[in-house]
Amino acid sequence: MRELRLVDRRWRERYSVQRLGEFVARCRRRGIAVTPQRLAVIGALLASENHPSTDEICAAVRRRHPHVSLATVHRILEQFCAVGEARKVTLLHDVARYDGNVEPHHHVLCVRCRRVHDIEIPEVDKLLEGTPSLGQFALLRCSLEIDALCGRCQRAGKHTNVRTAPTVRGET
Amino acid sequence: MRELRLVDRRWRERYSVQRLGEFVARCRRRGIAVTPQRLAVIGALLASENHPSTDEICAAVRRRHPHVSLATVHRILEQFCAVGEARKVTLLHDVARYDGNVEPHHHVLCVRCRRVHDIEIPEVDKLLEGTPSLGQFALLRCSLEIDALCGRCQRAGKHTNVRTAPTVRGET
DNA sequence: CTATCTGCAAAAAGTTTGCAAGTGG
DNA sequence: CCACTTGCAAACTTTTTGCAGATAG
Repeated sequence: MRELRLVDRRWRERYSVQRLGEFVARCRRRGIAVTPQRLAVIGALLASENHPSTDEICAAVRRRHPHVSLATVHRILEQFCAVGEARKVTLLHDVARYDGNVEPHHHVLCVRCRRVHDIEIPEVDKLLEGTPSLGQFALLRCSLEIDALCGRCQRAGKHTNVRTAPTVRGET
Repeated sequence: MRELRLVDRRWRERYSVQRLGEFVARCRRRGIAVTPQRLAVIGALLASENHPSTDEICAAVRRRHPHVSLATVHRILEQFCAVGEARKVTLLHDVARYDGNVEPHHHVLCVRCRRVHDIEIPEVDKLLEGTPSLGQFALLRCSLEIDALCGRCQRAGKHTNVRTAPTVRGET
């Protein structure tokens, strides 16, 4: 586990150029229209090094297309995630959730019903022990999020669209 | 990396009892008042296996104290996190954020200004290769979030209270 | 007794949606 | 042309805040 290294700017730049180059082709293939708005959004997203929020993307886009609406940016970003053109960093984003377990541990998350289960992985905890800092960052702690499908949701298939856990409120 | 194992119910129960037992003492030591609301919130939090939202905690609390306000539950939970009595699972929660890099990678997050930097850790990517499922969960992918302090925020100290990144909008 | 805490209601902040008008292919 | 997109404004959802009254220590 030596050699932790931040992804550097150069790599990101090359990556962006490449992704941008094939963007139109991928859209055509998937049958989604190539609009100026979408081009501007993917451009801003790839140009940013800061994992931007909808607001930030919108601000960047508006420098060239001042008329673009925030709602549109929301729609486009969610669509991009749906077709694998982007990734939402904040998966469990809609509501704040808390954990009474303050020991170091990690999480298995059902991406469909959003239930979260604790898991211990000492190997991962040890990962940072020899690495107090990384580039400009002083490391504090880490937490592995494992995206998964829980048993219930595997059986349920893709029909039912659940955004909130099949509330088992009796349990708390 | 054999032996991935979910934290089991038994462990959680023992842990809860222990934490609950020392809760009052810890509050006294920290000089924060022990109110029925706080006792109810810590109780509900520790009893839940589901990493509950404010709403869920509030619902649980209200079964015994029907008058308790949602705003109070919010305040209490945030305070618990501040004093290490709980942990917010959804750290980057306030706004949705997107990433144009769809390759497998991980994130270093400044807990103060909330800037996020990409990092590649193949060891972690490999972690799940031999483990297609865990208990009831079918594993899909994983992402390590490393909490850190960026250079700027280390220098800035704790005075200035930043919740949003020191916006470098020129960059996008 | 007093600094802290809580409930309520109103304000903020972020996201989603309905609909009429616009446009890519 | 026409189905898909977009802008706008309104609706929603979640979280925060101001303030008067309650309460822990």
